[in-house]
Amino acid sequence: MASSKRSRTSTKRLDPETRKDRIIDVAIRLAEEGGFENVRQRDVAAQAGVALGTLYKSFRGKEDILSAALERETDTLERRLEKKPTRGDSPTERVVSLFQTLTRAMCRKPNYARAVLRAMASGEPEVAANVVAYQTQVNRMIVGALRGSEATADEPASPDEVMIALMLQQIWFAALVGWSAKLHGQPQVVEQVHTAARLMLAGLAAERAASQSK
Amino acid sequence: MASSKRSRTSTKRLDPETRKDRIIDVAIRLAEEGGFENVRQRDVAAQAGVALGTLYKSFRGKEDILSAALERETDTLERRLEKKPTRGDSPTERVVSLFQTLTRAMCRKPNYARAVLRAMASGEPEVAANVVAYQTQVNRMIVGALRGSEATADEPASPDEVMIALMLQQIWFAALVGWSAKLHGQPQVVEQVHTAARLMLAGLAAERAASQSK
DNA sequence: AGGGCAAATAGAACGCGTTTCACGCCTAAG
DNA sequence: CTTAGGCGTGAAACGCGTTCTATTTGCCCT
Repeated sequence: MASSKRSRTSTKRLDPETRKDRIIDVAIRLAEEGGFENVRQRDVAAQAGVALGTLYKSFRGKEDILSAALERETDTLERRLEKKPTRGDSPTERVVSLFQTLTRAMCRKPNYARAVLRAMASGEPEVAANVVAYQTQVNRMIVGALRGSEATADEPASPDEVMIALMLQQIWFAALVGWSAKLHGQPQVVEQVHTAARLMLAGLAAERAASQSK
Repeated sequence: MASSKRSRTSTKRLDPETRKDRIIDVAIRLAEEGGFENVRQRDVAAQAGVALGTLYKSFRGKEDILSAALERETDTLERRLEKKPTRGDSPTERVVSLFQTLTRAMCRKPNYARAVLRAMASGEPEVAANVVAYQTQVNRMIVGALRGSEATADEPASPDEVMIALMLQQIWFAALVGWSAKLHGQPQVVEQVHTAARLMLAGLAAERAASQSK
């Protein structure tokens, strides 16, 4: 195991960031192996090589770890998408393609995804910050997909864009919760987002046309 | 099979339905007093006047109780709405008015609402049936609001209606989760549903117009 | 080298969800 | 009236999240 721990000039003490990352790694593995209830804090601490109390100094609870995990993984996904932007001729196509990628990423590790969803939906204010951070990440990606390869995301995102992005995220989240409860499968999740995107973008266009012709 | 339980008016033994209802009553009260974690199964059992084991014979867990509570309350709300159908000139107005009512009903008891949301979003298959039942209830109400006072809900609801209802419900659910995490307030919940309804209905109309003119 | 300090550790402890089990009471059948 | 069986009871037990505490460890400063 190449665990090159580095903290300044010390050989023994662990960098807090390294520690957080190792905890998240373990949590992801345990979550994928057996779902939310398989992520036992004692096990996480033990397998991450820290004491239980130390774990609770890095994270405020189980949901905190799992939502941080989603945030971290979305970070790397976003960086990967930046290099290879989503293809598609229309905003709808591009945004659906993005959500297909996101959905696939979730459904690839279903137990982990379910655990993370549960954490995000717990509604505890402890994780609210992580939820916001995640929403911001995904919003950036959605806006990037709505615009094409043009206009790198430097412009501050119009109110319409923000709104559409928010709505699509809501639909996607709710669809994932339904998927998590086994009410439907991965294709339905994408399909629901697709329908919503199609209708809302058409609605937006129609409204714009109406206000212009007036 | 639905017979031969207890037969008549006994004075001591409790009708299972009565028992369930009393448990739900207590759970609602405790939830509103202190949220999800204030609903302690031991307390629920004690205050409902049953033993813990008996409680677990009626409900499979905490989430089961809370989701059943939502189902029951929505039942009564639906009956109340049937007598006094939603007012409004356009489908959008009516459906928004319906969601305003629903949202108010939730936000009136915020701690209870948060607890219920957490239960519904837990993603445990134990509560999936309750989730489906609830969705069906709300779907009925939405379809009823989409149509006006005309055509009582006897017609089997067109695919478009079902889809729109599903989408709006998703938006509403996700918005409530955000409200639950204190990311925004009650007005934003209604506003988000309003925006979604406006856009999607406009989109639907636009699509219909496009396919006709073709 | 040694003292002081902050952080980490091991492990106990507490609360609560859930399960289990032996016992007693009520109802129904004989 | 007697008896059998099911239902509810009460309490104990188990697992896990979270907190707490006494003790140790590593680092810096003098």
